[in-house]
Amino acid sequence: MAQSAAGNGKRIRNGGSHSGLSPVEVALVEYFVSLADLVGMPKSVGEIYGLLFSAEAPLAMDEIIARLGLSKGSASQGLRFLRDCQAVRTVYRAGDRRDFYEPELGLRNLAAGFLREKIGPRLDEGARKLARLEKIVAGETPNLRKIHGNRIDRIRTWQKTGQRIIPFALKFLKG
Amino acid sequence: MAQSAAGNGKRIRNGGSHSGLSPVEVALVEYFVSLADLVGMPKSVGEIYGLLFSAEAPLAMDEIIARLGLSKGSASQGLRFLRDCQAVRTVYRAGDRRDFYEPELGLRNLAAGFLREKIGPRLDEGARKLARLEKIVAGETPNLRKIHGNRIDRIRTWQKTGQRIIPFALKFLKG
DNA sequence: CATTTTGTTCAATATTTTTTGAACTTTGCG
DNA sequence: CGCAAAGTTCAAAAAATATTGAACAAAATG
Repeated sequence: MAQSAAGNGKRIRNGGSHSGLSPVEVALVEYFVSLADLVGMPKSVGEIYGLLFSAEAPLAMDEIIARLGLSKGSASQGLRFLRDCQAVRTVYRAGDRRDFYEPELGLRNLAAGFLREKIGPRLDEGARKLARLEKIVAGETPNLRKIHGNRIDRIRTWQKTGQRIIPFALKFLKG
Repeated sequence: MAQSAAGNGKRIRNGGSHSGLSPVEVALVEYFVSLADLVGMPKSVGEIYGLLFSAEAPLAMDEIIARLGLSKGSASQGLRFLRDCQAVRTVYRAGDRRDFYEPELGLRNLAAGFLREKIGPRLDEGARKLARLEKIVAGETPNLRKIHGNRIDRIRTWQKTGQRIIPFALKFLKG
């Protein structure tokens, strides 16, 4: 059992919620917690990514649990989500059964994963709702159809603009 | 009291949650509710905007309350938020004390208001957190400083890219 | 200026979302 | 295989968020 934990500097050991983390780690975790909140993800996901981001070496789930003081369940689910988004990668370590995690640092990859996992499905759902809407309007009297058709065209224009903007933004992040 | 309500077509009058709305109105409200959810706003805000979007004529708050079946409080707060974002405008009607509301339909204006009200403040907060972080790192030993400085530079790069992308995206929405 | 209509505020309540932890599954090892 | 370590799942509890409605304030009306 030679897992020792990536030893960076002095740790704080008070009773606070981030005991065992250095001041920089605390500040980084906080930063990513507020970022997670901004994009509508649970705090625990921000905490995990923040810890991995500040760590010198990849961490295993039990280390993450110990250092952040969260439950196995949250850690497992949070890591799964981050893996799904490719915001973290697993790293294999000889002679250790555990999976070790390291963060993806490329903004483009982070954004792409997030868009794919979180935004994409919602956009698809929106497209389905719009299709349903169009069907309802098509079944109306000519008079109503004209009025409602106008508004629906507006949404369709929005949808198209949105679809064009995404690959564009990603390309922007490339360089 | 000649407010009569913008009379578009047949209404459904069942006991459902959107009684008093036509099928198209229901579908549009649903569309905007899911959009509201996507961007992290309360359902009621999506309902209100959706109703105004589907309405032929501007609506007053009491009409919104009656047709969506929500409380005065929600309606008042929701309309305030939409007004702050300039997602709705008030329209004056001679001989009527109430404010009437109509929706902003331009995607660019909608996005700009949302960014200003919802995203901007968060980004500012992020910038403050980053500054605090840099101060902490500056006070560390040279050894630690080197390690942490690296990661912080990475965030700073992200921040800069993000700042460049926003006006760019808005310009994209212009056309 | 008293009254009524319109709109706001905010503490209490309801709803939704997140977290927990114990039971369960899977995997590697001798 | 049998055991132990690693990781997942999900129902229940906790925390966060949104909604309600009654009390309040502002503004027009007569």
